[in-house]
Amino acid sequence: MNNAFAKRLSFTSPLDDDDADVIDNLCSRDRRVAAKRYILRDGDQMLRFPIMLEGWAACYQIMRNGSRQITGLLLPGDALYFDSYPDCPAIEEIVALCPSVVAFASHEEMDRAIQSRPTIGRAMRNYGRIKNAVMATWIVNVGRRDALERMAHLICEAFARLAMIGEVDGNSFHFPLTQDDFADVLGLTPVHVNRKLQQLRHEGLIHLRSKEMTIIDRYALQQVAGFDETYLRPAREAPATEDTLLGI
Amino acid sequence: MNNAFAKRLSFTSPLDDDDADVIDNLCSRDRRVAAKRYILRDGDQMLRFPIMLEGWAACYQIMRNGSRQITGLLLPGDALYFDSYPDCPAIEEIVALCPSVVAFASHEEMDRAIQSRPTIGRAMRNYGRIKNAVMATWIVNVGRRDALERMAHLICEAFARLAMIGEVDGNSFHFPLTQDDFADVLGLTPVHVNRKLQQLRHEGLIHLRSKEMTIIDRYALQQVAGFDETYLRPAREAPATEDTLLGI
DNA sequence: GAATTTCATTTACCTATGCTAATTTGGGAA
DNA sequence: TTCCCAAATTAGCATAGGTAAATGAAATTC
Repeated sequence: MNNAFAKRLSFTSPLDDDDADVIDNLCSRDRRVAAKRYILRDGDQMLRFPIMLEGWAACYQIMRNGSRQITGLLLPGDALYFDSYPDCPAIEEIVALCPSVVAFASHEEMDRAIQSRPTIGRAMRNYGRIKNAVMATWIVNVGRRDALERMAHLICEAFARLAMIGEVDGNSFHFPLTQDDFADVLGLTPVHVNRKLQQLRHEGLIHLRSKEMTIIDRYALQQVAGFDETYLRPAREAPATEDTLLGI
Repeated sequence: MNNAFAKRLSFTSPLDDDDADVIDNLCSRDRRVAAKRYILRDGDQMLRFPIMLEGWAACYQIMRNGSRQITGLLLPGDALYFDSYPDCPAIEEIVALCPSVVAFASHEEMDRAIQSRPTIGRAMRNYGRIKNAVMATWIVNVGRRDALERMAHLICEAFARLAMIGEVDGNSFHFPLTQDDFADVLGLTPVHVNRKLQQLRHEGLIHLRSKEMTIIDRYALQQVAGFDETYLRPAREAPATEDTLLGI
């Protein structure tokens, strides 16, 4: 299984080879996107929905004064299915944060995949649930964690999410955010991101250089963050009846 | 159509009487919940999912130091379908903020409703999309809006959401949050909520007394908030113009 | 209707983070 | 290799919002 989306889904609930093939076909129409290029513009009709196959992208909103808030990070294997609707204009923009490969899948094909393959339906439903949990956690981050905790939490989350699709190498992973991007994820200023990044370094928790992040002391980092990975975990093995599939 | 959930869904895409009946049946198992009582506890198995029929509830997380962040407000007609998964433990808690009526619907029945009635499926999908948009907007609120803007934005959002189900009376509506609750929604302290609430009052934008909120100058309030209701709107509507403002 | 609890309000003081602006670093382009 | 530009770093000052503690005003309860 090479397809990142299939890997991501199969992490939430098991997929067989046929499922993986179906997913792979969904992703057949893909495109290379350079860093800083738009994957989706505000107001675009979402006739198709994006699936990240390689690279990172950010979903964001721009304020009147020009400041930006990133509302979600799309890592390899992430898709915008539930956030989009055929013929509905997008209300957020998405940019590639590094050179990426993005598939543009059709809603119809996905709907058909979900309906014809209950395991895919279950996996998608569960994937959607986890995405919601991630968003809720981001609200908690900006609302109630201070800058250091917030930063530590995001690093833990990124690690956990990348680990699901095998994109970590020990405790290291590719982390393409600039400090400006990082600030827009955390709701901070770039200057403050710099300060707190150094604090994490000085405290011996992480190492970050030329977009390569190494978590030196994972336990300590999770302690700082108050990170509990439960929210990212798949559902317990559900009694897989025909009825529990997401038939939308 | 009396069922709040049916009203809410039919706002996102039209439902006929039969659809409404199906929805109504889904809600047959309902329960009265007193203010401050749990609707869902952390770790509960979500064999059923809650639907608000009357009253307000809050979805929240508690931090190590005891502080709380509310990650979503459940208004009449709101449901936790996509955030839940049969047999999966809840990771957030939900409390009633005022005396409420909550239906507990079964996943199986809902799945069947979605499958047998395409209009319900479409409405649910669209409802889920809007809920995601609301969450994203909350991230933007806490991340990039200052206290006053944030507060104004939430009031605008509450008004718009209540208007969808006909729970506003002119520019007034029931607003049961205490200042402590409000603080936990906005990621502020109760003291600061008090300060900013008074500012909104002194500037002649709102009136709030014994849980009754009146928006005195809606346009000005939206200006302060930088509120753009587009994200709450159903799919497939004409592009935003002055007169399509929620049709209110 | 007195007692009690919950909410709202106010004040004074404090700190985490923002803001501005200058300087340095480093990785790619030529 | 050199240059160049985006990114990172540093410093000094400014402020929005936090903290703590006390008081007043409404609701609830008995």
